[in-house]
Amino acid sequence: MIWNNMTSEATPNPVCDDALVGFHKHDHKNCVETALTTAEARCKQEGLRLTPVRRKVLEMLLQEHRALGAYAILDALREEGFGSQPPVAYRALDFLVKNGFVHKIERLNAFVACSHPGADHSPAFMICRKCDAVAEAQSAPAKGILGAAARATGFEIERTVVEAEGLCPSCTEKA
Amino acid sequence: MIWNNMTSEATPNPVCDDALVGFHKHDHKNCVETALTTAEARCKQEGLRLTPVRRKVLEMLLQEHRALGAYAILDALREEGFGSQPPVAYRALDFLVKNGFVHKIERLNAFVACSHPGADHSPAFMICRKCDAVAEAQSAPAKGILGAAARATGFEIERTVVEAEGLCPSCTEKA
DNA sequence: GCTCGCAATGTTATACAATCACACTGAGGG
DNA sequence: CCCTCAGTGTGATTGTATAACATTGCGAGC
Ligand SMILES: [Zn+2]
Ligand SMILES: [Zn+2]
Ligand SMILES: [Zn+2]
Ligand SMILES: [Zn+2]
Repeated sequence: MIWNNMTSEATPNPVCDDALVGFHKHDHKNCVETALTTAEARCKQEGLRLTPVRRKVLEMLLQEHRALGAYAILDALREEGFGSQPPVAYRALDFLVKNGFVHKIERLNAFVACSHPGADHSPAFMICRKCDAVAEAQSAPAKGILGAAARATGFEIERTVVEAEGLCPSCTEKA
Repeated sequence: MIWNNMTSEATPNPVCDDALVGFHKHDHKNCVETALTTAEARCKQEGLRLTPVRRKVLEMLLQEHRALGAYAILDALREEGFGSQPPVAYRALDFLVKNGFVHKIERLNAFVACSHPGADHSPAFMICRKCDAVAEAQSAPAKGILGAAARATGFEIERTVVEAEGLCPSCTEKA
């Protein structure tokens, strides 16, 4: 997981910059804790309730630093003594997605912790088809050809899904 | 289904241009037959086998002119006397997607006939959250912010998913 | 003709993803 | 104290996708 959290530009409040420094393993424990603390603060500030289940799911996604399916999350919840039926995981994920702590990767039907939560952004993702690593970047939906087509036809864009599939740097090297 | 097959630019071999003319209902029977004939020709030319099941699935998607789930397709296949187990539909869809006759809409887990098959293109879609209409436009993956981020990090883009969700013109009017 | 290889299809079963329906709890607010 | 309501736990169900294996049908070569 060498190339996570890369972004093309400086972005507000990146969760884990150390990940950029290549093979140098970053202080991930600290990175997770910082993100959790920040999330707690933001929830308190905005009157959101980061309950134990939700907090656990977010912690897990931050920990893994890659996309996890709902049932993988569910398994982990079971092991931690939480409820183990699908709705438990999906409700927590709904909350986290709605409030921008987590994104859904449509291509994988899986979820990943946001790399710069708090910022109002339209995420774009790069997904390695070989090692399943996922990196978050920014997209600009209204600009570009799609925006032009939307304006031309009167379509009102509310949300965009932008996901690129391919080979990450380290998998490219191996090939 | 007023605004289907719109594209921001002229494109090669559009399946059904009439759809552009607003409320004027186009000659859909002819539009489907033309697309099927073209597909058959291209398959013959490239040594692909447009078998009965595959042909039927393509015909259905052209007919509907919107995104259909795999099991909706499966139901129709059953009624036509084809096999009715999931793999029957999925194999046909795999073939059609691989050869560019059909696209998958990741956001909907559904499939839609390509608006300009034969052209080597990266599709982008506009999906109305109210009436489920889907329109195909072109995207330019390598250009724009995502392409820049990819180049910056050494990610090799092989395929892109670009899907915008929002309100189509006619649903916007009603609101 | 016969058999081999191969692609497509059929069938069973199962894994993975998402939602519905309902009961229970526990923290506020009258 | 009771009520409300958001969050949670649980069972059941529906939808999406694949695994694994048997069968069919057709052309190439013997
Ligand atoms: Zn990290
Ligand atoms: Zn990789
Ligand atoms: Zn048409
Ligand atoms: Zn609409």
